[in-house]
Amino acid sequence: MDSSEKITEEKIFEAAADVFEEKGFDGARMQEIADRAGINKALLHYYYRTKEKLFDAVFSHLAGFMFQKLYACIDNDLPLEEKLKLFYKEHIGFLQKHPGLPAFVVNEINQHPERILRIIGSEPITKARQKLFDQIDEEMKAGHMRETDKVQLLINIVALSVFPFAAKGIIHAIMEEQHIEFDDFIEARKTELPSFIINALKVR
Amino acid sequence: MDSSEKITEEKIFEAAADVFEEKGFDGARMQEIADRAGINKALLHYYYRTKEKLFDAVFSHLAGFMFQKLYACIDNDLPLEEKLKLFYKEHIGFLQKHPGLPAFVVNEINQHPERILRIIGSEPITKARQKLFDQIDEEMKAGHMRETDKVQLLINIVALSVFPFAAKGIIHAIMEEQHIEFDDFIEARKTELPSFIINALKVR
DNA sequence: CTTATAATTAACCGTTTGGTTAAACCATAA
DNA sequence: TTATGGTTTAACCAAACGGTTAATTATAAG
Repeated sequence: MDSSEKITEEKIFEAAADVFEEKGFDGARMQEIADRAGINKALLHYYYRTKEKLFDAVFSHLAGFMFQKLYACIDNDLPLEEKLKLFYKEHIGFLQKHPGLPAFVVNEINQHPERILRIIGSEPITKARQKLFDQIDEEMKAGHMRETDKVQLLINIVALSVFPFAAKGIIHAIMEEQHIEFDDFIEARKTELPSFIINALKVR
Repeated sequence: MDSSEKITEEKIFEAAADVFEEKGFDGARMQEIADRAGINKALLHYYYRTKEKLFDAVFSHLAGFMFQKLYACIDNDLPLEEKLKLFYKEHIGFLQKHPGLPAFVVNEINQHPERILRIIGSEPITKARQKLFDQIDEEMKAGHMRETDKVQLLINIVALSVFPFAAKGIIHAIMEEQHIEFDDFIEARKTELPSFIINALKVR
C-alpha cells in the first residue's frame, strides 16, 4: 500500500463528514459514505460499529471545531471595538471556508439537543465566554458603552455572523432577487457588522 | 359521520405538518403521520399520492405562512422607529407561538433550495420589501439615520429575531448554563432588539 | 517459510420503508 | 331495494436500509 495514501480510517471519517454535513443524519446513507471513501460498506462497520457511532465521531469533531474557532476569535486582550473588528473578520473568514457547517450543527442539535452539552460546557469555551462577559462589565462600568444585557449582546453578535450561513438557502435566494452575489454580501459584513454593533453600543 | 369532525384530508395535513416540522422530510415516516391522523397508511396515498407531494403541500403552506407573517409585521405606515418596535413585538410573538417553524423551513430550504423560489418571489412579499426599502431611503435622505446598506440592514433585523429560534437547541443550552429561561430570554428581546437597532442607526 | 493477526471483500440477512391492491364499507339517490 | 361511487381498510410487495458473516488477502513476527 502506498504509504502516502491516507489511512483507511481517516478516509472513512472524511467521507462521512462530507456526507453527514450535506444530508444530515437521516438523509445520509452508509453506502454513499463507503462509495465516497472508496471502500466496501462492511469496512465502515469494521472501524465504526454503527451509523450512530460514526455520526457521533464526526459530529463532535465538527461541532467542537466550530465552537472552538468561534470562541478563539473572541479570546484576546484587545479593547472591545478592536475585538469586534477582528472577530467578524476572522469568524466570517472561517465560515466562508466552511459555509455548510452552521446549518449542519444547528440542525442536528435541534433534533438531538443532548449532543451539545459536552461541547458548549467545555472548559476553554466557558472561560473565553466569561472573559468576554468580564470585559463587557468593565467597559460598561467605565462608561464606554451603554447598559446592555451581556447574554443578549453575545447572542446578537453571533446571530449576525452565523445566521446568513445557517439560513444560506434563503439568503442566497434573496440575494439573487436583489442581484447581489452571496459571497459579496458576506464579504461586506466583515466591516459592516463591527460598525453596526459599535454604533448600537455607543453612549449618548 | 359526525359533521363536526375534521374532514380526513385536513386531519392528514395537520398530522403531516406536525411530523414533518418535528423530524424533517428524511426523518418523517408515513406510518407515523397516519398514526397521528388516526387513519390507515393507505389513506395517505389516497389523498396525497406520494410522500413528496404531501411534503410539498405542507412545506409550501408552512413556509408561505411564515414569510407572509414576517412581512405583514413590516407592512404598515409607521415611522421607522415605531415600525421596529411593533415589528419585534409582533414577529417574536408569532415565533413564540410557532417556535419550531424557522428551524424546519431553514433546514428544508438548505437541502432543496429550489423550493423557496415561488414563495420568496411572490407578489405581496416583494411589495412589502420594496416598501421598506423606500422608507429606509427616505429616512436616510432626510438625515434621520446614518448611511446604511438596505439589504444588510434587512438581514440584520431578521437575523436577530429568527436566529434564536432557528438555533433553538444551542441557544437553549447556553441559557441553561447562564440560568436563564429560554422564554424569558426571548420575551426580553421584544424590547431589547428595537432599541439595539435604533441605536445602531442613529446619526451622530 | 510458517503462522498468527489485522484489513478487506462479496454475499447475505432481517427489518423498515414508501407505495399498491383488492376488497369492504357507507352514504346517497334512483 | 339496490346500484353507484367515493372512502377506508387489511394485507401485501419490492426496494432500500443498516448491519452481519464467512471467507480472502495483506502484513508482519518468529
